[in-house]
Amino acid sequence: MAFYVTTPIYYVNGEPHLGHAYSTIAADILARHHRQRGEDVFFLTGTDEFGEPVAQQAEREGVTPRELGDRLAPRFKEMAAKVNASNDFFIRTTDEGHQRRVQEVVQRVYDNGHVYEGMYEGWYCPRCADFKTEAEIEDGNRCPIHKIELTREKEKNWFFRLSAFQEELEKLYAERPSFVEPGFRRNEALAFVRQGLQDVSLSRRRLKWGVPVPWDTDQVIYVWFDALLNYYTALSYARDGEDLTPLFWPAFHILAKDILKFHAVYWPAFLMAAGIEVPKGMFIHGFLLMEGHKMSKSLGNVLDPDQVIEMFGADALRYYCFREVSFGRDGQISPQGFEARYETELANEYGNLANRSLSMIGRYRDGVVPSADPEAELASAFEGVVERVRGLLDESELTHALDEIWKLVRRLNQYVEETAPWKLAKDETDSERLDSVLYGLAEGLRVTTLLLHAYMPDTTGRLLDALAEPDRGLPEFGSRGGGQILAELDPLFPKLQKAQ
RNA sequence: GCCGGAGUAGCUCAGUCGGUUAGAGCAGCGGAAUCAUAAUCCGCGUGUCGCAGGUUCGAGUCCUGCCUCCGGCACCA
Repeated sequence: MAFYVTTPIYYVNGEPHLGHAYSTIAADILARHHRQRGEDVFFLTGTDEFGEPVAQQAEREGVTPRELGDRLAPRFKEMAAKVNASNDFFIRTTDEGHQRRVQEVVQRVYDNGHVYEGMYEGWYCPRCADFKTEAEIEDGNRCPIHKIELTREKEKNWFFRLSAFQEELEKLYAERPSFVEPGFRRNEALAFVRQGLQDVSLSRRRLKWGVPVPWDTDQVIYVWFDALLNYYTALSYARDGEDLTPLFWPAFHILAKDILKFHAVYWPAFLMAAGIEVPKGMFIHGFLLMEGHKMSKSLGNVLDPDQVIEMFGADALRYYCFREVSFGRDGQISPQGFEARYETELANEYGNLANRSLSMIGRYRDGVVPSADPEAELASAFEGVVERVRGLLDESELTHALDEIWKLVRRLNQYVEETAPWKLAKDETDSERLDSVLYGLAEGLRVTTLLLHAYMPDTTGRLLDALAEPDRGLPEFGSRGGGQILAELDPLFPKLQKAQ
């Protein structure tokens, strides 16, 4: 089995923020989970560097677009590393390998007769060197950036015959209901297609910052087509001298709702036109909202992932994002909420569960997990849980899967109270029961922790080491006997000093 | 305007094919315990299930109308 998951490629007209990290973490959790299943996984992220907005941002900063990309791409690369993303490659659309492959695919679409020359007419800003949409034009027919008056211009463009794919797209949605998830996003895409599709321009003549159209080098490919193709092109050159496409294509995409249309409509149509298999599917997530607003620089409500990671660690951030907000929907986040979940759930419930379990095995059994059978009462709480989590993650239900796992954490704390090992330890006749209880705790903790491993790779790794569990695959409750010698473990989620 | 979704406990939400006293987490109040990062566990809810009708033996769950909010509606990263 192979699993290929992608994040959107991030646009280099600004610094990375939590919104980018969110998509990356989501894809990473899926990638790690599929590796736990023993599958061949390829996980891609990267940067989108062509197009008008980058050219403009570069102009504002007095640098070339290339220089802007060279400065910002490493920032996004660092961000991926900081959130502990296990991506197998980092693509930049300025890569030679990408550009070459884009030209090949676009040429194929052209050869297949899905491209024609047309006239694009619209409001043009000479400073931007591009056309403006009706929505962006400011009062007085002015450019929103340069504030100068726009002129009505025409330009010869190459157009992609998107309209020809309406029927095929409808068929795709009908035959593969999970192609776009969650379902309400699929409905949006479907409604959009049913209204009728208009051809879209595939190239820009006046803009120079892009991949040249192979049969007409006076023009560059419209940034969206070059950008989407990253998912396909990366496989062809990510490994020197090896084409991974046959192994990993088609991809599964993670993206936010603002780019649904491009991914759910343009993208599969374009692939069909090129004669390439459409993606396996895609999951569209919502926005993380701070104080009710989308995070944006202009609103000044950006939650800086660097800061959060420095204080709480990457795992805590990874956990919080998918615990607090139901994945797929918009949701509120806040520093207060973050601290509350860190303290009550990570430190008190989970961290302390690990601590007390290890401590009791240390105290009552010299740090060796007893060889015993778990009590049925505890075992039943774990019945079928791995399958449920797998099933939920197959549907990218990151939050629901985490809910399911967290019930185990709570069940284990309950179990400790119910069985009160400290009482059992006082009476020699309860020795056998105590073995059973302590074994159950160690085993339950192991299973729970392996399930959490995709979400919080670092801390769970530390705990698994302490549990003397070398394996990182998906577990089964009761599959491991006792006898392991436990190691010392520092608190997984130390409480912060209360700030004054 | 058109299409779609949502309106359930103070807050965030779950309620599958209509069926027993409508649930969870958080917050709040009370209690137990001491293995543990003073961490945990137990108990406590008089909710017009947006409003008004209707179908049904029976509706949060289906139908109609209305109110409120949100999203999508073509080239916007």
